[in-house]
Amino acid sequence: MTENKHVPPHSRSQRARPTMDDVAAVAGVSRGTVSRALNGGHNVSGPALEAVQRAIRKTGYVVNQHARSLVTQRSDSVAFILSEPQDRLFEDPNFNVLLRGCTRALGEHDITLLLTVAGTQEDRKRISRYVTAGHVDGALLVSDHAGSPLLEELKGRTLPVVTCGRPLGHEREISYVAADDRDGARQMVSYLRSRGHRTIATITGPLDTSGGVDRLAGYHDVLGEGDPRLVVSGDYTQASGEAAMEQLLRQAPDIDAVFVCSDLMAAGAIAVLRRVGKRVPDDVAVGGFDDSKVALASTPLLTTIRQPLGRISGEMVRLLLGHIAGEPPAAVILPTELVVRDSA
Amino acid sequence: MTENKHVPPHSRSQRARPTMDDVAAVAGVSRGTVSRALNGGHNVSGPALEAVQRAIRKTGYVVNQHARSLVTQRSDSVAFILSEPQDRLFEDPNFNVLLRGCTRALGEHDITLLLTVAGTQEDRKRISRYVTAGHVDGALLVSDHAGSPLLEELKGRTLPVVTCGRPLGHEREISYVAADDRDGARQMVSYLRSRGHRTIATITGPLDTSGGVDRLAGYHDVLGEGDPRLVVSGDYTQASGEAAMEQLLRQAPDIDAVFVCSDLMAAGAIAVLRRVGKRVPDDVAVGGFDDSKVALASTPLLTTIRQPLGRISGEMVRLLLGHIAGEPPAAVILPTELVVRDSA
DNA sequence: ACCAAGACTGTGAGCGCTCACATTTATGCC
DNA sequence: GGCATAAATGTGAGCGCTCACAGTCTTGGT
Repeated sequence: MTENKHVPPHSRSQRARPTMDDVAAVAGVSRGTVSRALNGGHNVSGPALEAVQRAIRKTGYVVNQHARSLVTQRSDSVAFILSEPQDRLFEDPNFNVLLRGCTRALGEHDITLLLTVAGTQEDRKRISRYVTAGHVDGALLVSDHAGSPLLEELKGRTLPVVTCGRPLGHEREISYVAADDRDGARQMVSYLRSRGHRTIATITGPLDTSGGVDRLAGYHDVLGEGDPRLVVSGDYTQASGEAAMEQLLRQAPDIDAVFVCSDLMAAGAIAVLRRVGKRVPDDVAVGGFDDSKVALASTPLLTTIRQPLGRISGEMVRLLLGHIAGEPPAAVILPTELVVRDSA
Repeated sequence: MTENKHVPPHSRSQRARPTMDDVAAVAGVSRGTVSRALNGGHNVSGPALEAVQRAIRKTGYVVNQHARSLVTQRSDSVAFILSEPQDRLFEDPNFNVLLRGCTRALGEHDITLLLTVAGTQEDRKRISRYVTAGHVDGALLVSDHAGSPLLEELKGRTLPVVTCGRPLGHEREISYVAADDRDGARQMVSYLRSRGHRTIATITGPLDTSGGVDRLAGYHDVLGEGDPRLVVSGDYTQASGEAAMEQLLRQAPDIDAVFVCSDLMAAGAIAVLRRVGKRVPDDVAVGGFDDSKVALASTPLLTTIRQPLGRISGEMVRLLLGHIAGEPPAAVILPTELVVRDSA
């Protein structure tokens, strides 16, 4: 007859990982003491703590996060969800800065940041499932367009979420931190006008994002309704900036200034202006937005609006952690600042 | 006297999430049936399945991944670990392509990819802890330098790992997929020589990566030991390509061709050559490596070696999944191909 | 010497799920 | 109609941890 009583109920391919009980046995203490030693070491005697640490080293023990999370209901990680085609991540330097800031701020609380790129519809579904299944304690949502199914989904699940930029249509329910886009736009357009420019065009961001609509609103705040031919939309990429500038030149050849809602698009616009023989800023002044590193890489140096990206990421993390701890949603608006350089 | 027997043992801040038992109760079936309905629906009758789905919708049930993972020992996610300063991720287009390929390949198996950037030493420690704690089923390790503590750590933990590029010093123990760097280098250098160039220099990658040493080895395969002043190292960035080219020009002004081990560095080298008034390819021919999008953005169009990045990511995923399923480590070397354009 | 207060330790229950097995019910075949 | 077989269901154990609680062992004040 075959001996089968010792077959493990769930056979594993690898040799079994040591558990807390193994450590406890080696250390000659109980499971509870090992657990306490692992979690701050309060109420554990010196010798016991040492024995446990030795045993951990000897057995090569690593905590099983799933077991821990099952009882604590925490995973000590949050998702950084980029709801954009992946290329944007690599083209737009803002994401880079934001990501770095969030990683660092989270790191101070010993929380791991998981970057997920939700480019396709299918990705979005998988990620939504992933984060709502308890894998993460919260989510940082970046660059989400109005009407995105992702936000709807997350909102219904009581998962703490903080967005970067105003979540159009959900300002009341979910936390966000944003730069004061509208005021920044006002500053730039006022500056342009104060320098004597009369025909000021604008290349906006996508109008289903807060950055898009708010900066355009700031433009109109200063200039009134104005000529609709002076307003063209882009999607923040350099290529779209070029296309928009070309269209602007076709529609209104007499413009003497243009407020471009991202530095990257501004770089595209400047390239087009140079191509058609217009001097910047002499013939056409160009103002950007972001103060990213492309503002310093452009010739002439870009006059732009500084977004405090470092503070934004810090506030996003603070808000998210607060939210996870049970605080109600909140919004933070951070001031923007005009940086005058050579392009305007 | 106070009534306290019904206080939940672990009080939660949110209202409790529904569990499978709740769903089972609503659907009028048992927990087991709900579980089966969730996992493929085998051996579940039509009416039962429908009842379960209705109950799930009604209760808003979402599976608790930690509980599931605790028993299955699987998390259905893998980490994509970039062991580089974060900027590299944004500068080097190869990462972009690789990441997209892996995401897609993994997606076909319904596995989520988690991107982690291990820029600092501290990040590395946290990530190492994270992945070994069972959060992920395996790891894709990209651009890891020889002697990296991360690889050592992961290797000791029996976590399935696949690296991109030969893991110097660990070729036997851990899986990897790499392009045939050495042969690619041979192809390029042979081509350069066949076109009549006599003084062929090279700008290598970091010599603690397989790409660095193997491409240099290919160079020597064709040219023999050669003049050490014709060899300068970079770190794959454009800036390092410029610096290396300048040094080369100083050390050996008579070079008539240079094999640059990445397209990005080649772009830097071309910029320097143009700056000093040398024509490409007439005065100095330039060969790149990667066939990334910068090869097509450069003027003149870059003659380069194509790495099959799409296949590389596909093979990495295949190997990793095999590894997770219990297969032994394996290595895959993919052929490279000379792409002749205008720069050489 | 005695007892209260504190420090430390061990124990059992239970987090929410899956899986093997036992059990019930439906189906096919002679 | 009876029986083997398969399909569908329910049940209990257990994944590896944390947490509350109940003990045990020190102390020190009187």
